Amino acid sequence: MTEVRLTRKGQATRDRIVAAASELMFERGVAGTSTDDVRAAAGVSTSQIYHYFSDKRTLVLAVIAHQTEAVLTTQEPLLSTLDSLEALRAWRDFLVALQQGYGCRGGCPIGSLGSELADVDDEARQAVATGYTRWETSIRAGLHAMRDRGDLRPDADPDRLALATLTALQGGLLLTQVRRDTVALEAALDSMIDHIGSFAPPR
Amino acid sequence: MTEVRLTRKGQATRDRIVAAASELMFERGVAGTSTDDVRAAAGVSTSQIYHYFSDKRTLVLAVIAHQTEAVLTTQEPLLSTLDSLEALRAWRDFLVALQQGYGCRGGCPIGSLGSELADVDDEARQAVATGYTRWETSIRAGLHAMRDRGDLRPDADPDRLALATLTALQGGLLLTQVRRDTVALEAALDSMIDHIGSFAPPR
DNA sequence: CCATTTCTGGAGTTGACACTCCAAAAGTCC
DNA sequence: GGACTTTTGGAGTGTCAACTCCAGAAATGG
Repeated sequence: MTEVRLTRKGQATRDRIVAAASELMFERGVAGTSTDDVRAAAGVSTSQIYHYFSDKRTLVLAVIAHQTEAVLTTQEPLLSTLDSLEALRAWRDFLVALQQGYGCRGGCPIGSLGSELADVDDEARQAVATGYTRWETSIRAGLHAMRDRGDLRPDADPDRLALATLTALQGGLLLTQVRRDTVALEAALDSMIDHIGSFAPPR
Repeated sequence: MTEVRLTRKGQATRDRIVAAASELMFERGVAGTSTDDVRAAAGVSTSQIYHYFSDKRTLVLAVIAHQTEAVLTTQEPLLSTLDSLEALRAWRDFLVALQQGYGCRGGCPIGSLGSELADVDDEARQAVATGYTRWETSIRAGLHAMRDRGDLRPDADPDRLALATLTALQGGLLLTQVRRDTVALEAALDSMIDHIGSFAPPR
């Protein structure tokens, strides 16, 4: 783990490579993206890729990290305040719209990488798992807030509900990609949100 | 679509190729499986693969069809009687145990293919979508039976619940694969089953 | 049992892709 | 402004994978 110094320019080039690789791998998968594709898209020369990354595997790990940040950043305003049914529904609407914006292509930027790499590169698998954990943690925080505030009964299990929600979301993104249609995503998230709502205290 | 005659022996060889390819692609993905790997695993020669399949793409389509049958067959006794909460729970337990039997590897035999191919081969995407539809239809039938019988209130929407259940399952399989742990699958299915249970009529 | 079709073995071709190498240009820092 | 490091260009290399070809062996069917 020798840290190598990067100049500002170097950092910029590195970023451009990761960004280009992320986009291509999102569209065509890791195996479907050659280093030469990345080279062309990033507008760099062959040697630059190998100057910043020891091999393609390492680049892929950087892509996973980059996509994790991107996913969390994109949802940020919503994700940090998922502490009411209305907020959950707004988040759901946001995700559905986002997928439609992509023409229902690509699936989950993290999940697709996970599916492709999990059984093939253990370090990549763990990196994706870490990304999921961060995502899950955000959802969890909102549900805990709801329970603490009394919007959910004490017997609600925020951790398990958060995990189930993330899971439903992942399934929804996969089915959206395969069917080119967001109904599955909608149905899954709606069901989960209704289920969370069923833990509201009697009034 | 010229149908070519196959002798019994020819059919057997073809089947062996598809079976070997299915297993390898389940473990390492489509891109991670070379035709030569398949050749070796099936114990055939190069020309045999290209005698039965015009190219790798076509073989992959056969693999998708094969895995769809396999998935439905494996779950068959349970799948055709998913018409009570107990049956749903037994099915859930079966799926969880199945994943554990695989060491939480591989994910969904159909879903993994879908994720890898959806944006890259439209025919493959549609084939996977068809597989999902058949799966969904089975789940749907059970829920309809429950509603018709009065185990679910008339306002329950079996179609939407079935879709949400399949979606939760898919997400659960993906997370199982990435985290090497079935908790997500359990949480997602349990939540969905509880949600279905919430449509039970008052008594 | 012969003509025809299907099946099989394996060597060969072609292209793509991950990665190397080296020399020069640009940037950094005292 | 000079010694050093970082960055860049691009030609080159070796491997591997998809697919072709052809000739011979087995099966089929009248």
